[in-house]
Amino acid sequence: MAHDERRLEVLRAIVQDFVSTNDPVGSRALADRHDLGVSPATIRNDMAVLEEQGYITQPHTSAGRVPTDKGYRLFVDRLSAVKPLSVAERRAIERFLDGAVDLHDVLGRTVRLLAQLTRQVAVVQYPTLSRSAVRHLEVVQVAAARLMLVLITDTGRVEQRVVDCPADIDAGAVAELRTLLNSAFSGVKLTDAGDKVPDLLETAPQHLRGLVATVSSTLLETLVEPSEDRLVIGGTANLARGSALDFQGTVSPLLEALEEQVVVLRLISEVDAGTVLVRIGEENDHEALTGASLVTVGYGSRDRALGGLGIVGPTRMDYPTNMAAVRAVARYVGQILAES
Amino acid sequence: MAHDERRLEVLRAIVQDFVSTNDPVGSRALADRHDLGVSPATIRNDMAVLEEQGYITQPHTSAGRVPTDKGYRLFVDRLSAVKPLSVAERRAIERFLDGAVDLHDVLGRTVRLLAQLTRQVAVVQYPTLSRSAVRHLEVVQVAAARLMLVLITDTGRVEQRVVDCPADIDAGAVAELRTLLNSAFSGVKLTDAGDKVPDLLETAPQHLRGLVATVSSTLLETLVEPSEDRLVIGGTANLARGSALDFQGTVSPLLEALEEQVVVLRLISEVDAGTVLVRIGEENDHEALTGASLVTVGYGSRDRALGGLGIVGPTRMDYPTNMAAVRAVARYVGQILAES
DNA sequence: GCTGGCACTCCGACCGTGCGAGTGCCAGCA
DNA sequence: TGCTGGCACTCGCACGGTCGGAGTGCCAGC
Repeated sequence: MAHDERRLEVLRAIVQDFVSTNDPVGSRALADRHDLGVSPATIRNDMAVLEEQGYITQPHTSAGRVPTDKGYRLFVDRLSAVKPLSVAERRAIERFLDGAVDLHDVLGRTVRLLAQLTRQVAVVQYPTLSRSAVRHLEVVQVAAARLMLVLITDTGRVEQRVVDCPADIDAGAVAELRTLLNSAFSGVKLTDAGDKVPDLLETAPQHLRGLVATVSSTLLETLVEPSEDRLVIGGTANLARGSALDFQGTVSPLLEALEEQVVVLRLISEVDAGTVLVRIGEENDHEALTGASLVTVGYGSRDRALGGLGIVGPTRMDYPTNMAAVRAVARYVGQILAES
Repeated sequence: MAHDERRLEVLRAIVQDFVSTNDPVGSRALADRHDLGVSPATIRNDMAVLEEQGYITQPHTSAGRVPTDKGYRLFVDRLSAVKPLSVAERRAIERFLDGAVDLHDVLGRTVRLLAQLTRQVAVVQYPTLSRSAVRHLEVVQVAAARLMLVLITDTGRVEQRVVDCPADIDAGAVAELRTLLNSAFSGVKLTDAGDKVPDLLETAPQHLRGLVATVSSTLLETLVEPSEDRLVIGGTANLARGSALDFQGTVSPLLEALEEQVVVLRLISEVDAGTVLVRIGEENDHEALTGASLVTVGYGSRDRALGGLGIVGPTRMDYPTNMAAVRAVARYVGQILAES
């Protein structure tokens, strides 16, 4: 029916205007700024219906309309096309990420880039250990009876643990241990590594058994524990800047949630590469996030998502543009990490 | 003269009251809450003098007085004793920092702890590379013609760089290179390491020369470049919480400066271990920081500061308590890092 | 089913007032 | 000489009332 068609068009216009002006939008303004081909009065009728259906709402009786979370959802799902980035933007992304010297640097640049591009808070997850494999295991003797284990993953992450040993260790044993560990674990996925530790204990040469036993518990912890999944956050100044109004005055619960990391981490890791995921306002379980929207996507190669990245902002955000930015940045990051 | 004595006492009372209430403090309130032994009228005279000297000011004609930066400075220098932490607090610090698994974890916990203790933004610098020495250099072959250098410092920092080589490398050469590098650099301070590279080129066995040459430029960069000094920041929610008033409405310039890192980094690295440094408001050159105060101190052993840590907050902060917290945390962190 | 017109609602800006907190000054007193 | 109580004055701010404008819902007409 042509009615429904136009009503959706009205909703789209409302979302667009509200996002750009931050003012509740009235029927006259809509008719002026968009070519809807009908008069304000007709728009008013459509708006009444949209309100009844829960897509928009009015803050006060005689104010204009504002999209609800449900309205944004419909907009994102059916009314918007992901806006392609300009050539200049693409080039900026490339320039910005080029020349990064290590993983830390790549992710640091990524988060700054994303924050700058979207003017929102940007969040980037380190490549999950659980999806990485061992590239190299290094054993360094830092004291007579103390070793440092260094794990280097194929995604470039480096994790370290210090192990205290009951007795002094000689350098030869350290070298043997290193060889042993690497031949056992090199190329093994971290999720599978746990199972290999018992084997290792049995097959290790007699004189290394003790050492291996001591080291293995720490090893297990380093290899298997996927807990320590890190997050880089940037662009928090964007929160404080304009959005004070969007978050009923105070942004501090949101900042706290971001620093807490665990909540965002859970949300951001539920992604797969290529599909941009949008969570709007109340769709987020966590209380501090009910006023916010998340736009996330996985990065990595097509068949393997290394981690997630995305942005956090007010529900009143420019979804098409932000989705495009998030997707583009993720693609470049995936590319760069694949190369290194 | 007893006059001056009392006037300073009045200043101290003003600072204390203003810090705890955030209201300009008047002569009556002062007389009520403090045992100054004189009447409000007398206090008013003292206040007039203090104002003339620039230690306090009144926002409007008929409001109470508020300390100026100069007033805080005097307070910090002469009117306050660093408040010792309670036993509970000391124990909390210990508990909080214990059980950290690696450097990243230690600093992460430190920044959270400091933020929680002071209710301000906390800042912790990674141990400066320029003051660290090489503990171990690891060379990992990640592809036929690509090596990864991993530097482990005696302070537990791990830095990595990828090196592209013009030709494929065989595993034996990698092992030799590793031995060569470690015998050359182990225990060498990073500041001295640069000078050793040319030596290394000359003394290296013939068949390794090419490889060493390729690697050395990256090595130099990793070893010498002190640029990449990292910063961990936490507790930004504390900024958004109460301090909106303290920073004339918006905290976003401050947040931006914090994310920029470079400014804060410069300030925080000008410290030596043990002496708490306080910078108040206008004393900070950088514009975004003129409304803020920094309390910083170096951490590390007595004779060697590894890096700095501290807090950033409104000039209206509880200096004695915060100075105590910063100092105590730095001491514990130094201890922990010395052990590992 | 769309449109123009109209009455109605209600928020928010504006303004004027009064109160209270705080000051500066002065005369008196130890 | 220095402290004190008293007093007149200033000024910001909270309060309350008013007004205008934007926006709506509804209705009659096309």
